[in-house]
Amino acid sequence: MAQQVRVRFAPSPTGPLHIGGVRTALFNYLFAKKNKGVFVLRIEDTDQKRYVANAEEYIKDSLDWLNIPYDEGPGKDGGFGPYRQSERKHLYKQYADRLIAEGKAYYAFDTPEELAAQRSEYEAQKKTFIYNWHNRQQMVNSLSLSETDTQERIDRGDDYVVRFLSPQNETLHLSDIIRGDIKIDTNTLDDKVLFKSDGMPTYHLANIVDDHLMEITHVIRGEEWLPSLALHQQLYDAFGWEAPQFAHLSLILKPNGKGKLSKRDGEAGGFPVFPLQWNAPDGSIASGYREDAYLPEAVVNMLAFLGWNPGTEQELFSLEGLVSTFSLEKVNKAGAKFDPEKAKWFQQQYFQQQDNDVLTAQFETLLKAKGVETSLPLSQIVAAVKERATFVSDLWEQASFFFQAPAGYDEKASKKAFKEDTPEILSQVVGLLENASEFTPGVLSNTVKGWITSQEMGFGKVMMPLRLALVGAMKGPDVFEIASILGKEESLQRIRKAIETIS
RNA sequence: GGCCCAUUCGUCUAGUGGUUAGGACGCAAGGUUUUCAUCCUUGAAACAGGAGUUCGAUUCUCCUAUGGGCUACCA
Repeated sequence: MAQQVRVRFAPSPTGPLHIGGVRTALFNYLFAKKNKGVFVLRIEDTDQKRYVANAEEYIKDSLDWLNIPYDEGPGKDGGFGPYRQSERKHLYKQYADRLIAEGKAYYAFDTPEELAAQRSEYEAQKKTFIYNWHNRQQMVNSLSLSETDTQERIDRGDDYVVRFLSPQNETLHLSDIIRGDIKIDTNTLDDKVLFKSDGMPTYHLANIVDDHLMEITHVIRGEEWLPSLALHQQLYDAFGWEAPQFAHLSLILKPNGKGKLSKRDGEAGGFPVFPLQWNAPDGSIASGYREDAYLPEAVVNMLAFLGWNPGTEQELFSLEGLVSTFSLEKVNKAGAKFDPEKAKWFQQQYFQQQDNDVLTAQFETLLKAKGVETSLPLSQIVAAVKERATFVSDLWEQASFFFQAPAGYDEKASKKAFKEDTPEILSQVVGLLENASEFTPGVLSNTVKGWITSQEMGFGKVMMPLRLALVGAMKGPDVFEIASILGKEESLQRIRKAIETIS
């Protein structure tokens, strides 16, 4: 029996989760569920300087809205908690100490200022500053200092960090589910800081310790972590722990231009890059898919297809469908440019699948917000207009004429539709409608069309003015359906108004 | 600069040592709708370049180019 699959999504609460992060969470979720495993949410808040108050709540709300719930996480202990690194603070130091005791890490006393100075000095000479075998003896650390000197500095309370002692002249063989084998020359590696002078671990240490303690079997994370894989693998080896399997997801790129997708791209392109609206502490507001009225299913489907596909021609998948079809092997290696148009297409597909009753209720809310009072049959209106809409808000644009009689007539269309004999024709139509046996689309259509045929008149001479009279423009559902919904009284009134206007 | 990763229509992608290189978005044309949208049909549109391996490379290898990521006591 194989070990149970456990994956984690480990964001740091430094701001709103953007759709790249959401996709990472989604892929973790899909992989976990596909393998009947556990999806863990871990909050990586080791950097106190960058902590943002509402960010954790935002992350939870986002996952909640998208319907990708975590099995374990803050507030949902599965026996591996706590799930915030700040609450696990006490755990990490012993592991750093262990590495030092075993000679696999060392104390370093260089101040940030000294390091910065060295860096800029190297840079001025167009050389690369790396803190490792080639210069660690020239730096201030427990390797270059005597044992007593080191102890003295620690005893008197000097700030220090713990650095990993990266080996010289070794070739590391790393493996990634998506990318295959990667070889790294350890001579190019830094002696990374594992433990900071503020008493907190860095991401690298906390990450490895927590993944081990939480028995994570697969680490699915963004490509930005690929360069750290060498360090992480070495850390597992140093502790004598079995490393999880890794899968690094390519990044989501700007729709056009260079670089990864950012908040600015959304603002410039008029599309959200966040699942939920984000009200930043500085008062600025970034739009979200939820507030822009996207359906969560559409967002999930769209995100899943950014860098992954099932290898078939099917594109529409429910969450359950994604779970059963998903595999990491089918994840693409290359970064994917985000396409807001395709996102809209997914939304349209799911919008059309929405239940009419649900849409009617939302439409009613929308009307109330606009202060529209009406006795018209809303569900009929929604049904008539739905296929022209992608968002609930489109419903209003498509159906507003039901509630507001045309104040004028589209100029271009009226030039084409309104002729000298139009008032006379419309008057005849009024007569027909008044005497119609029933005010239903079928009856009205038969009545009027039959009359047109009997008069040997062009259809356009009647239908176009009639539509303009009722709608005000050349758009919308079938004219007789509109008339039927509007009712006899209102329909006749609108036609008479048109006769009056053009006479 | 150094290290790492990537490269099929404009975009997301399928695909194989021999294919008319397939689909989707978007775009264009036609049809349906006597309107518009939907819908249907059709079309234009791609293997980054150069070597090599091979009877044959889009597919395998190398180089170049381009793009991306990392290069913090951030994650």
